[in-house]
Amino acid sequence: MVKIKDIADAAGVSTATVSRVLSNKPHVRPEVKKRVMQIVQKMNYRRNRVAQNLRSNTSKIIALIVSDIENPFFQRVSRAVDDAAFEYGYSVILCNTDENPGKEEASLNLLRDENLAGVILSPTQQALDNFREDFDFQMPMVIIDRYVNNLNIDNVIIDNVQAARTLTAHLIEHGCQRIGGIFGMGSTTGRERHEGFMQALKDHNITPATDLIKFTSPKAEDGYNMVMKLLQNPDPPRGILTSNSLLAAGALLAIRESKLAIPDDIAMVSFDNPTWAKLIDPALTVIEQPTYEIGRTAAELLIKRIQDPTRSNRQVVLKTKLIVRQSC
Amino acid sequence: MVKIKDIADAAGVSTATVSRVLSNKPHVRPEVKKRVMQIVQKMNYRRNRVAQNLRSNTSKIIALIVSDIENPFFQRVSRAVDDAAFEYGYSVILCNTDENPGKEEASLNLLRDENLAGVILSPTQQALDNFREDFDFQMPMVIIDRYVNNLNIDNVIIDNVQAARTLTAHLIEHGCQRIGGIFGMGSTTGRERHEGFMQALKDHNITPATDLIKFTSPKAEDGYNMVMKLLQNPDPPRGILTSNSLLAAGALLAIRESKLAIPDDIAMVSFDNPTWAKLIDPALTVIEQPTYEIGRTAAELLIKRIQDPTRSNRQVVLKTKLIVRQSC
DNA sequence: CTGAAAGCGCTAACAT
DNA sequence: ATGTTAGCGCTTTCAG
Repeated sequence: MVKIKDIADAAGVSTATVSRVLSNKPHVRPEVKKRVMQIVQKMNYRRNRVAQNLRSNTSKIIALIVSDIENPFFQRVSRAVDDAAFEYGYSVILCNTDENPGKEEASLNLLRDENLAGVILSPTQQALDNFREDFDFQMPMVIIDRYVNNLNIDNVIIDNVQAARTLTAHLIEHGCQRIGGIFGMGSTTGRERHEGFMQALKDHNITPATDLIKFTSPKAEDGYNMVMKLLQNPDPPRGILTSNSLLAAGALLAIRESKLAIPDDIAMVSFDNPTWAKLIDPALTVIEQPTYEIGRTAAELLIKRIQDPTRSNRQVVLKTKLIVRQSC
Repeated sequence: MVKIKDIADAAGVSTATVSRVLSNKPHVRPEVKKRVMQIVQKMNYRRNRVAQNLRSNTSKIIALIVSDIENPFFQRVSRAVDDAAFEYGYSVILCNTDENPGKEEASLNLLRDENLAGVILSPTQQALDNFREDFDFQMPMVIIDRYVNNLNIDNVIIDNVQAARTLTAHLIEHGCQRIGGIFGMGSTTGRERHEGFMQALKDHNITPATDLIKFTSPKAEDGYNMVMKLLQNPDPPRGILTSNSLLAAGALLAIRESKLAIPDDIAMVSFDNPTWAKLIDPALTVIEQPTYEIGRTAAELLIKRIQDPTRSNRQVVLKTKLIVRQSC
């Protein structure tokens, strides 16, 4: 393994000079710089990042910690973070927590122990609770997807209440009065979407069908089970809203197995716009989140914070879009 | 930041002893060990992995480099790798190459520069070409999903030829004679599936409709475009096979827009079993790969190789399953 | 503009 | 069983 000393010897300069060249620091004669670079090329030298990190206490790696890698939402976000980070010369490592606080803590520890530059996190409720008030994570951090009530942390979210209100209103205006709602449990997201849902009902003077409103783990299987229950209700819903695409997948399966026709027997809308939303028949009416922009914004906020830790914190709220298709 | 010296001082021992305790090395009196551990707890000490890595030249992190994070296949694999790695005390970082050799090289460089323990890779064709014959990556590596013609690298794959043959035979036995095939470009996977496809035609004495057989980038959009072209053929296919789920999604969209009925106007089968395969109507007949097992096997092979680099190499071929639904 | 030398936090010989 | 010491590969003062 060729090291900085080898380059220094070959170039007839000191390791300090080579280091300056590699880091593009000033005070090196262009001629020397050129010679060093040539030797670096020729000897195929690569800087040992571990040593560099240890000595200078810096890293060019950021982490993205998501709660569910199988959720298309996070895939798009991930791609955006990748793209943005690359532009700024950072690498991204992706960790999956499965909404499991244990795994989340393990990932967070990994970051600290490996001395990474910063983290973009969609936190579990447990982590969120830790972030209250005077908490200081000691590392640049941006929270996405979930609202964090702490003025010292950057936050990228959407207006869930408003979006849910719009989506629910659409369901109501389609003619539904008795409406079921399946919301993700364990995150602010689900609760906020529930709140918007309730507001829309109120706007239209509809009494909420509390027996048709459920919170559950945001997975397809749970969506299926919940909707199956709703459909067995003596007075079943005429419309259903799900708070993410995985729940929607489960819900659609349950509706299909129950031989109900969408939208005539039952209307259906959901948050998120996975690729299959327009594949199914009838195509699904959804609220689309600006996933790519969420990722990019988060990455840029994080990198700016890394470069200037004293920078003031901010919360960015991005706009969503109602996409009307045939399911409602 | 509390360091090993602080612990040593507080416990009245040397840093060497603390290091031995932390690494669970022998030759430490149980009593001393206990005392040190208590202080570690109390002072909330965390070992600096960067320093540890630099000094001992070891890491407990492995990387999984996939060609497309939006492909459900790799999501399942990723989860399996995570699970297995965790059991062995390793962390996993995930990198996405988008089938882009540049990004792939950047990821590979990251691993070397950060001195990670090893890598599980689904390589681009370009990387695969480098692995021929006498190549030595200098780092424990397991190749998944794609066949590598190098006896010095561990490899986990499925029998694509056989699986494609089975799937195509199913299409033929359903009554299709004129069959279209859309295969992923730029990987051994697509070519092997194409080969099995051709074999099945030959088995049944069917002349391949060469104008209906296409190679393309394995993305939904390209699947859509290709199938649109096939359907405009004066003698369009009566059945279509796609070599992954993204192509299938595109194909289905094209069929739907063309107002054709599945399976009566046109039958449809695909590789991969994404969650939406049973959501659409009619549900999709597929070859299911043992995704979870692929990931777990790869992780275990890698970790064994890390622990014993002289271990003999092996190729593991896993079985697939035909799942017959209503699309054919 | 360049070099010498110290040292980041830790582990691994080598002593004792 | 434990301590002493050297040094992993690099960056960063501080001199010159």
